[in-house]
Amino acid sequence: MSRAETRASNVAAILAAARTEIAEHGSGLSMRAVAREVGMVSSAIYRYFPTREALLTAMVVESYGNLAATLTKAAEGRRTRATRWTALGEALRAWALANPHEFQLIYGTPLPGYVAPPETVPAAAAVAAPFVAAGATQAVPGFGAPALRAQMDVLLDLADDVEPSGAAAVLTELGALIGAVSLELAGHLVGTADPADHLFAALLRRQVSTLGLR
Amino acid sequence: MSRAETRASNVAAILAAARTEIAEHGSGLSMRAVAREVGMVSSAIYRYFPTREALLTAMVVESYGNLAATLTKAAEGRRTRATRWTALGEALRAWALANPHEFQLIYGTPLPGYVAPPETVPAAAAVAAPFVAAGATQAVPGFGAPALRAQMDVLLDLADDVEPSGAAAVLTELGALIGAVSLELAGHLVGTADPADHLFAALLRRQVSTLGLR
DNA sequence: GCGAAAACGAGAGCACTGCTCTCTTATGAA
DNA sequence: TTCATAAGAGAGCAGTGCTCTCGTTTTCGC
Repeated sequence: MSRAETRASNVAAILAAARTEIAEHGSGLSMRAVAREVGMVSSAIYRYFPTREALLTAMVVESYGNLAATLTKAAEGRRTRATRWTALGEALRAWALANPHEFQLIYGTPLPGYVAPPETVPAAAAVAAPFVAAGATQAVPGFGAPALRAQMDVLLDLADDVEPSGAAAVLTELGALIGAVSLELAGHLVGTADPADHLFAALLRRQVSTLGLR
Repeated sequence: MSRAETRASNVAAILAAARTEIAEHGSGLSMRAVAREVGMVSSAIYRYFPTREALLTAMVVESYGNLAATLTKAAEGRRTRATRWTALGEALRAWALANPHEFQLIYGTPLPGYVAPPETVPAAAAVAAPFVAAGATQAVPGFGAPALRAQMDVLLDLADDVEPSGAAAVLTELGALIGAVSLELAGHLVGTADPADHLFAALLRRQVSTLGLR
């Protein structure tokens, strides 16, 4: 194996090990544990990721990609915007329940002192894009304030036929989905809407109606 | 000072120190740093809180209380349910922006291996209560599925005249608020709806309409 | 093909962490 | 006054992120 090849495979091995680590022990990822799992001495890891934060950033980008791919696949073949939106919402929840730590990595508490590096921005946009495409084509009453419309400029390129007020509404509905999933994952719904299937289904119906996807 | 008094004041001092610690360095709270701040040796802290997790739990309960008090005060004197709901939503966001780390402590990523101890449940209910009282008196179409209504039993005692489907809707709207604030705090809205004042105002208008508070 | 340069792995070490244990002193009830 | 208990201090253990140094290996310019 050439130098570049071994490097690439080592990077992949480290990321894979970090993934299984985080799946077991949550976001308290230990560089030394990762090193042990790939059979390296701890200092060797730093040849590939200069800092723990760099490793986490790489994982964040990877997770955004996984989620975006899952969403895109879920939306395929749905004819109406309503069914597409519903499929996207269900896929988001299913992915989060299947990969809770990755979801938390993306949408959970930012690590102390962590500021999202630029490379995560397009990855995050890829997640938002299918929702915007499915839900932001209609104007949504109440979201048409000029100052708000103006802020939606960046989102207009994410899909065709994006209506600014619709984009703003989609943003809040995306927040609603992420909020609902976060509450469920954190156990805040235990004692009430747990399991949250019915609640989530009702939420999606409400969103379809709010966004005018009927 | 009697023994019990010094103990109480020490507990308070530790909690206060932990608060300023968390406000500066985020949720990566260090027991030793807290000890330094209160002028104790690190091992002495463990006379008051047997574990880091116990300290964090106490802070969670305290933060729930602070938030609940803020919300209750914000709702006072609002005549209509619509203005009360709006005031509650704005107060929630304002509190979160003013105390981001405390908000994350409550609604952010659960710490690895952390399971919410029973004493946090009533504290969490105190936060939900004013929202339920303001928003869950009307039936909300789409949230009336029998299985969902049945899950809302516990919420019926939080206020008078609670309609189960309304309670379910309030739960999702509370999730929407928390989701929106979380996105804002985590910087996910940078580049689009940042600052999020307009988006949040539109969200609250939509919620008032969805919940039938007009 | 050879020598310099870069990349790499290993190990020791630093300052920090949560937590435990032991020792000494202060307190309050009997 | 006696004596169990609570409290504080300090040392210590195993773990952490990260740095530095030291050989070894691979790559690249000449």
